[in-house]
Amino acid sequence: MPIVRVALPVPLPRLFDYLAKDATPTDIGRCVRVPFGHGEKKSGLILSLPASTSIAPAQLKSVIHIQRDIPALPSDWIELAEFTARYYHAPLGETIALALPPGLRRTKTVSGNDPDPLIVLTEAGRAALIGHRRKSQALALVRALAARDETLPPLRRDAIRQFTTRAAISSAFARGWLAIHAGNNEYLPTSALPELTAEQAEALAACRAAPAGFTPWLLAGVTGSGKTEVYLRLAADALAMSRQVLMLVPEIALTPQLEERVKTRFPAACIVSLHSALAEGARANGFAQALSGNADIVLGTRLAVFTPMPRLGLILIDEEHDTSYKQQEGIRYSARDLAVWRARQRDVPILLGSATPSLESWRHVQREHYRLLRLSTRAVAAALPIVRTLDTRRCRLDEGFSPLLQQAIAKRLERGEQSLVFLNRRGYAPVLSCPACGWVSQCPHCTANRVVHLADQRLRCHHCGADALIPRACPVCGNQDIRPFGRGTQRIEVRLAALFPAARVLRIDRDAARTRAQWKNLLAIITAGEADILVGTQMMAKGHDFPRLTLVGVLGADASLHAADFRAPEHLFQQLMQVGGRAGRATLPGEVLIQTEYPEHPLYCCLARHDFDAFAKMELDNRRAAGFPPFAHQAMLKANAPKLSAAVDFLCRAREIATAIISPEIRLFDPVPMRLVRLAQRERAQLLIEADRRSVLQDFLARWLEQLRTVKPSRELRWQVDVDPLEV
DNA sequence: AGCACGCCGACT
DNA sequence: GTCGGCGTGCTC
Repeated sequence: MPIVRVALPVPLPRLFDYLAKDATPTDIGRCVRVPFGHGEKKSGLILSLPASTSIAPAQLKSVIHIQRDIPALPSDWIELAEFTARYYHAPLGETIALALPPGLRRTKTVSGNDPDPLIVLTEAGRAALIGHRRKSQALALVRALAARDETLPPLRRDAIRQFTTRAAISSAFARGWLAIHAGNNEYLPTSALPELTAEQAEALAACRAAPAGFTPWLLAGVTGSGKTEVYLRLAADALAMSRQVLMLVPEIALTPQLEERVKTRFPAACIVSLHSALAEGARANGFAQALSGNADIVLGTRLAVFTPMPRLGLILIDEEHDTSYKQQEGIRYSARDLAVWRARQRDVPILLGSATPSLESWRHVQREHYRLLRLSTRAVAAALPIVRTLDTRRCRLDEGFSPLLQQAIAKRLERGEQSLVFLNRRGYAPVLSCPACGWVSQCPHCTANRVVHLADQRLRCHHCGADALIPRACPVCGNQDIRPFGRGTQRIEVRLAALFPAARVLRIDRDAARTRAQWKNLLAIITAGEADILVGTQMMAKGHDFPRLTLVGVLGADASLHAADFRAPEHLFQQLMQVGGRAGRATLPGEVLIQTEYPEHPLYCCLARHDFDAFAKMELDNRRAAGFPPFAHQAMLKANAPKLSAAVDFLCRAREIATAIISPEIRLFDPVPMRLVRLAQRERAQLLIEADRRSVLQDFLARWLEQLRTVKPSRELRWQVDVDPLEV
């Protein structure tokens, strides 16, 4: 009787063997339903058919059902899951549960057929591409389409050509014969593509000239330089060769424009969009479409990195520096890093794009692991915005506004242009406090203050969501004169409305754009020119073009200038560059004014010169001197419990175990309470581990965590490991 | 993670 | 006399 080895969604670092009377090796990669424990049933994935098992025969149970309606997950997909589990030190069963959409076993699909891909072009200027069909089928199809479209010249068999090399496809493109798409019966005439800038053309030429196979590219392109157009051209190349494209974006909900653009460019392609907000069925369906080879383009957030793609030909990572590619709970994977691994595994090119690359990626360029492509001029605007600092030490601020910033806004109002005031703090004020007794609006569950939300009269903790009505008087001493301190977007909005009574002020933050519908509505108002002054958090910074926006005023940037996190300057630079890029697209010149007490700070100086290279060099020098990533590799052991002492005790115990197996190349730090010690009624501490070489760190972690899993801490304690943590 | 088994306090 | 607390141990 065959035995199947199954990965199950349990937090145990092992697999489970079952009997399966009709199982064959073709069932490897298939979903399976099995009995588990005391009368429970679970769904898992078959990973192998071992010849024998060490489990006693009496203990072996039989599978309930092998799901054969869906194609099996291919071996490269299983390898990706195995790598993820190994690298992030998570149980394989849990990793597979993370990578598989929850509703998959209820999905049915037609199984994928994959005869040789075929590319067909008709007469010059008129072209069709039909993938996955035999030549005779393709001919019949093109004829049928031609009959429907009178503008198409009559077809002869010899008018149809098959292209098999990349060079031939490229030349067909260059001559304007648009090869359209692989996968369904659509036919479209050639449509006009936007003209490329010299730099775009150069970048594309470099990619196309590279030998096929794995090449990681870093596309460093200033905001508005047309990175997306490069993505789309490369995607078209891949589609023309009947290959699938995986495109990752930080947050799909924030970028409906991109999704539209991809759909418009490839109207006949099967485009699947995948993100966590999707209903279970839709997500499973998209996954199955990709798995069967039916989907041509998978556009998704970090979870989409696990989409099986049998014809994968290209991976695109937009805004590769964005931290939302790193999962921040459970299995803390980086979709960007996994995507690079996957590109190598599948031997396909990968393009990482950003105006402000992560220093990790930038370092890869320096070490010639990645190849650099640059777009330094804007495709859609005359020039980069002028960036200046406003010295707030020398002026009196009105609710945070310097006179110069007020004047600049007034000038835009006169000219009928839009201004954006950027402040990365939502709410009315970060704290409510009683001047008489010193009471502050502390969160009962967290080491944080509850934020005043005046618009809906609530005090809200931004960490745990704790929410209460704003008290009329101090809850401790009864003083009625309690006051909000500090400023958030709501307060700025109120002040702007008072300063500029004739202006239409619009606030854009997570509170104002809670749903996708609200967000789209706000975008529509801005685009229609029905707002004069925008107040926004980093939501505003993400890729949107507002043609009449010519001024960006930045408030409160200094706060992250001296933050404890060594990545704070990098993130500040990225954020300011991104939000500054909102100013002056189209034909109107843009201006960025940064209010600061450190107008000479090198970060701002680099920003004013639009000099990412100089900033990166400076920051990498700092990192090298301090021994921080990317010059060291880190992992963080995190523990939380109701009492901090329990978390620290566990980490101390873990540290003792570590010292017994440590190698001299490993640097083991002391357990420390986290900066936000208490979160949602749990107190947290962490222990940092560092090594110069990744493999050394990985080997150590494997040995250490194996032992750590055998210690039984108190029931209330939770722990986890974060490989390549973003926050230290 | 679930879920059962298993021994000690206040209740119909 | 039982319902139920969560400690411990197991899951092919």
